[in-house]
Amino acid sequence: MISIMIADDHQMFREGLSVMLDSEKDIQVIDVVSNGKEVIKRLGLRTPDILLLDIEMPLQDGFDTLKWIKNEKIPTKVLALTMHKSSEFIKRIFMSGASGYIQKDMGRKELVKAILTLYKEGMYYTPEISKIVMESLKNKNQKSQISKREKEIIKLIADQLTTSEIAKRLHISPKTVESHRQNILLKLSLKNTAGLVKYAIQKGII
Amino acid sequence: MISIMIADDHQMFREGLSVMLDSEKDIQVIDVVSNGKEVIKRLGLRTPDILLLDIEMPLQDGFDTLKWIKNEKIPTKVLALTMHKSSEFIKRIFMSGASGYIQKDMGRKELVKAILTLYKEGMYYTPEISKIVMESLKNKNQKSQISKREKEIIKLIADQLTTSEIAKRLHISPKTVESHRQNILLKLSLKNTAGLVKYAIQKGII
DNA sequence: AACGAAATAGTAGAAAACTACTATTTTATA
DNA sequence: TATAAAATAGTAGTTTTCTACTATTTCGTT
Repeated sequence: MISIMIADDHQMFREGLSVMLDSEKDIQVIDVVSNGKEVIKRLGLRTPDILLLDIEMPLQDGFDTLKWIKNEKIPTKVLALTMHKSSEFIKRIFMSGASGYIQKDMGRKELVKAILTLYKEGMYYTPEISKIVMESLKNKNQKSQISKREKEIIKLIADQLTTSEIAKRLHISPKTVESHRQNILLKLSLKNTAGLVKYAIQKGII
Repeated sequence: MISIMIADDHQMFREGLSVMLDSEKDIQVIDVVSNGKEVIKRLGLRTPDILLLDIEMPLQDGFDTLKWIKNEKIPTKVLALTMHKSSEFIKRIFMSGASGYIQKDMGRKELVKAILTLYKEGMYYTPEISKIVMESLKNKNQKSQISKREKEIIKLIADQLTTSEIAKRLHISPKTVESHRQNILLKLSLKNTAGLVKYAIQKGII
């Protein structure tokens, strides 16, 4: 019997999943929570074999939760659930300590297979996922991480502030803001503000 | 016994929902599909009492599907499922012919209640929803609808095309594109491209 | 303490976006 | 078939963003 904890911010999703998995003979759902903070609270009480963890959650997202689990050396294996499949996202998930990754739009069969594989072999990923990761490693320039300050500026840009308005708000020179703006576009291989805002929203930076 | 069809693009979600609802004594899930086109195909064969329709779907979204059902005078009542709760979105859903609206992050109890209420009374919405709609009607200037062409242009802007590139793509004058751009900003009370892209993504225009 | 990354700030010029108008043609529909 | 909304296109000037550089200071990590 494999014990499972489910963490997802959408009640309908986590309840549906819970009922579905409980009807599997080898699986028992022992806990269902709605955010990362709760995961941490519950993991202090009992440690399931596997945690199905939605990455995009309010209060405390999946990445922070993963890091905490890694730090505390909790033996629970984490199967990350998400809708994204960008290489950045996937790499971040595994680097944060997940043992498996599955997209939310996979079906019951795949999910059960993922859980069983993860339980038996300690790891789960599809060939597609490993391909994405490998290829991204190949043509990697390493330095594509967006800094804290850059994120701050991205948010203000998306809030419709101009360069000079941002400068005033942050008490820095407009030239500095301009430098950040250019660095961001360069790092993310974007052409303009429109692309920047789209990227930022879709990757969850904002 | 209430017969239900489920339409959602995420396999895991629709399967979980299906198992969950099937375990309810008054409910029977008779069909589960993944996009709007399939809904139309299946509704030609049999008409469930209620269709649980995800609004954000690829191929053909919920709005188009709703309009089709309305046009064809199919007796199936539609309960719209979505994560958004902007007044624009909700109004659009009901105007397109939905008989009920429920957020995806509601729980099993609420969902079952919504289905039963919709079946018995032909309509379902929470007081919160009606409040949002009513208040938006109050301070409404009516003319804030984005046209088809404007949407087309918004999409191209978000794809990082410049005004002149858009003009070439659509075989119109750059001045026309510029006019559209200005009209869009005016209609939506936005200040610049950044705000436009953010708005468009968050309201589901893109 | 040394290193690299991040944050800061500058010059200068080109390109694009924005403001503020007017005005004609096309299209949908009451 | 009027009428309104949408799509088209223009002039003219301003502001903002983008490109392409260089360069110093601050900060976190090894």
